Amino acid sequence: MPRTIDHEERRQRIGEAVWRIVLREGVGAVSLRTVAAEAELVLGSLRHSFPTKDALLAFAMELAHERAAARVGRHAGVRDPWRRARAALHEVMPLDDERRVEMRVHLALMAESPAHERLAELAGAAHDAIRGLCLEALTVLRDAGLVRADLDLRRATTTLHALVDGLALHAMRDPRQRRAVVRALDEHLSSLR
Amino acid sequence: MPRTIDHEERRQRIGEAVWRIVLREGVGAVSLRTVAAEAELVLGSLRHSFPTKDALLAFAMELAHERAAARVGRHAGVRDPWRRARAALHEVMPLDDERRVEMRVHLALMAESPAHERLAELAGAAHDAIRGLCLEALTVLRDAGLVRADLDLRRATTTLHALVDGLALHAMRDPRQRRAVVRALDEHLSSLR
DNA sequence: GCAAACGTAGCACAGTCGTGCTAACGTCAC
DNA sequence: GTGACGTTAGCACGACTGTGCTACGTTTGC
Repeated sequence: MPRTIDHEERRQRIGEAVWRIVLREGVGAVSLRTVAAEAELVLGSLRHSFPTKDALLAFAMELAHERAAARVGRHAGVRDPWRRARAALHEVMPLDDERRVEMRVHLALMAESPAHERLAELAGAAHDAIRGLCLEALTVLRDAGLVRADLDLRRATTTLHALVDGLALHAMRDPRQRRAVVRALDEHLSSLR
Repeated sequence: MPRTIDHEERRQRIGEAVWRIVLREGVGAVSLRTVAAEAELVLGSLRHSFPTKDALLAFAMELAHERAAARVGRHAGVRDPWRRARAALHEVMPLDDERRVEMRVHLALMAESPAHERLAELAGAAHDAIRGLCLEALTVLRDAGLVRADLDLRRATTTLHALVDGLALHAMRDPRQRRAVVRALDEHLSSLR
């Protein structure tokens, strides 16, 4: 066998190279060659991990979702319902640069989804996951008596989900809005008492 | 002089051709040649109206914003404050196919803005315009006594703006959500009484 | 009729793209 | 050592890109 290479680690490094290009120059600048250069790889090596561009783009989006999902999962053990709900929702909003990159990549690749069916699937799955997160947060809060017991969970989820996505959009656009975004979310959750 | 051509009308026709391509195949498929074909023009003619690709993309985004702004302006005369606020906000949400295209184009070109400074400017202006719309709606409602007089307008605007953008995102993704989106907005505005 | 002006058509160039393909390299099992 | 094979390197092709540029038609004012 040849020199032992950690494929998964390399794939992630390549995925992050895609992110950086998307962030810095837009999706239009993503090509196998520019990504290879960004990851300090030769075209041949890159294509060993990702034979086609479609596979590369899909993985870059998947990676962003996985990272976010992993962060959300890390708060599963938090006891206090209020803190748990807040922490989970904060993880899908671009409150630091890491999350900001994920958000931009998600949006940029979503815009390309008409051309790449897999991207549309992934974007849909992410949408559903975030909606699920909102529903779960509201359920937890209701069971803990922290929001009105007669709250229509379905409708409240629709609103919370839209608010989270909208606030995320604004925090992505302007990092200075981060504190205002957190406050707006807190106010909304409080208003459901 | 040669045959008389309505330039503005032609530019708009070309802009709409860009929209259709963005919608159908993503921004990545937008090139001077594909746009010319979509607008049933020859490359040379297209380039008479838009010499460079940057100019073309910027105009396509501008056109979407202008159309939306024009629709919003059409409700300026509505007397009933509640109806006027609702109508204005509805115009920036993709509640029909026309508005849906505008929204997709806006998002797709926003994703390209790292590469094209002008697109970032336009996206920023649109963002501010929608925020202004939200603030105005809330002001009108407050002056009419339809929302709490002690409402913190700044904060309420942040929340309303995020909600509108988030709901817009969801209506764009899935047109079946349109009614739920309208209802969620109504519920939110009602909750400010 | 003539010339000027405007619009259309399209060639040409240098560059980049995705991808098929082959050749060399490095490391392990035996 | 020797063979096997995962990995790296990179050439080559046809297609497509944005843009500079020229030539041609067509219509108008005189």
